Amino acid sequence: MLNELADAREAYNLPHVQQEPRIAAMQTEPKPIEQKQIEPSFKVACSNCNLRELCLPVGLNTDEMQQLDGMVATRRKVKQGGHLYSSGDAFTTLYAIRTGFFKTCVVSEDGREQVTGFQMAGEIMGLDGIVSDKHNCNAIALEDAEVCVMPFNHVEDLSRQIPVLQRHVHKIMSREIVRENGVMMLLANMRAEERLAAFLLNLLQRLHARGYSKSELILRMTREEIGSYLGMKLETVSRTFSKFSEDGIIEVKQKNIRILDHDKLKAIFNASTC
Amino acid sequence: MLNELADAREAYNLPHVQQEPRIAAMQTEPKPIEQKQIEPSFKVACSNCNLRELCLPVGLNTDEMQQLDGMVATRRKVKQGGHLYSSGDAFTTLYAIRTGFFKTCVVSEDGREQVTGFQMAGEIMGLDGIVSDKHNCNAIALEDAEVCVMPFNHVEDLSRQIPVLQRHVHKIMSREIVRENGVMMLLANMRAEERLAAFLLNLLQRLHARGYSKSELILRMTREEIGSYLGMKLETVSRTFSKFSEDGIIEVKQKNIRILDHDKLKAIFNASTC
DNA sequence: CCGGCTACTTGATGTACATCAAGTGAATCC
DNA sequence: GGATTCACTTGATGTACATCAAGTAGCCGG
Repeated sequence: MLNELADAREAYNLPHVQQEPRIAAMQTEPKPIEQKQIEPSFKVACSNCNLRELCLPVGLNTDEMQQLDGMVATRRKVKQGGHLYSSGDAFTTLYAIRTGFFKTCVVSEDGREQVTGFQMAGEIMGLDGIVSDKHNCNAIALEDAEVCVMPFNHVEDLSRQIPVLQRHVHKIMSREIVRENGVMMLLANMRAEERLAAFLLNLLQRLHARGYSKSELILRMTREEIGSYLGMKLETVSRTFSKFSEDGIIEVKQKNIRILDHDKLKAIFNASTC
Repeated sequence: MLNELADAREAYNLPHVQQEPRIAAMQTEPKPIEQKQIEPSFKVACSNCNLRELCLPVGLNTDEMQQLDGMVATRRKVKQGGHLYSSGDAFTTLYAIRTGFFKTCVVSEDGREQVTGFQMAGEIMGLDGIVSDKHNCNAIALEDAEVCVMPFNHVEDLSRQIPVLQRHVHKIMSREIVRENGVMMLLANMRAEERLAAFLLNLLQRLHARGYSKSELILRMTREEIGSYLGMKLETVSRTFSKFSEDGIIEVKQKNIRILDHDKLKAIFNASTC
């Protein structure tokens, strides 16, 4: 059930992406790379994009690929801390993350905030807005980011013409439903150590699918945001990191995490017995 | 954020369904009505279905409606306790519930079960299967039920021809994503009383949208299933019911619940303060 | 370089809920 | 119709995590 957490490749239905040092560097580099301005002459085009294996269906012919190039209306940059969209905003477009890292969170009437997910390059944001034509959560950049803006009408038009794209859109939404099922399991049934192990493994796998190391990662979010996502307090997150560190499973240096014993982490994630 | 829990009409984007005594009776009747066999001559047809306002988009012309009549390949009955589908089954079709009540649940490797939702008439099941072409959870009937079988290929074909249907399918999936966001908030942030209040209010609203009373309901699931869904143990569910009962908020007689003070229930749901 | 801030860590104490255990009451089955 | 079972209730006790509190470390602006 938590396959999604246990095998990113299957869950995300991705081909293995070859290691791309330029991208890989971004994760280990403390500062986000300064995004060079896109010259007006250089048209935004999915067919050229090195992330297309993450965003787009595989098996498109060149004709269809050309049609798809029109899907992205424009790109948009969001500064760290900035909102890509906010709860209540009119929904008109989906977004594909090109660079950067986001969180989505819902806020209850009485002000409690719940982080519902963390999103990285190649992932699609905004699906929550479809049902009521307005966004249902806040999407906030955790580092300087750039997204592809895909007007939803346009996505739907193209979906009607390209069945492979139609299926792809459905899969993306279904994947999100299945992911959230996994999170529900995590929140309802797991103890703190299992939750944090699951969280780390999930991040590692998704980063690995993007060409990053399997044994190292930089957390883009605070302990509090991790805690919100995992249903625990920031102190407990901190203590659990310390515990893992004492047990020689990981090495924690601020937001830099090095995985020393991947198997033990998996064992904790699977363990119901203490 | 928990608007979904607080206002079923908005969340489900439904027109008010007029009270239908025949259906309403089903909720208060302990035994499910014996389903009369459909004569071969009586073709399954969405256009005749009294639940179409729940399943289908509004604003279809008669032409489109006729096309849609082909969407449901057949109907299928499921006995109480029976599986509509199981985790791992090949995914080929979606299901629309005609009568009865279901739960969906995921099971982790170590056997822990997590109820991810309860579904009632007019709701669509099976969306979890799209992403990987196999089902990702178990769908189990909590009472004798009948569903409309809608081959997904067929749904996609029709979606390409009928934009209103396409949008509708997208909304249904988005609604599920938003619902699960609400459950995440509930599991991560709320205390037992708030959870149960939210659960009851949500059930009441969905039942109300189907013509049932706002002040009475029959729980189709056990305390344990409620507990699993809400991330608490059955004893805690039971105690919380007793507490509500002592406080004069509800009257509990087995699975029959009568709401005595709807406002107080809402207040508990909203309260962060104790 | 210093002062203040934010993010994090670590310890002491409290508590909501889980767990364990022993009922009760309605439904089912020979 | 009495025995069995299952779902539920209620009480006593335990515990994982929250809360409260007091630090420390890295970072930013001046």
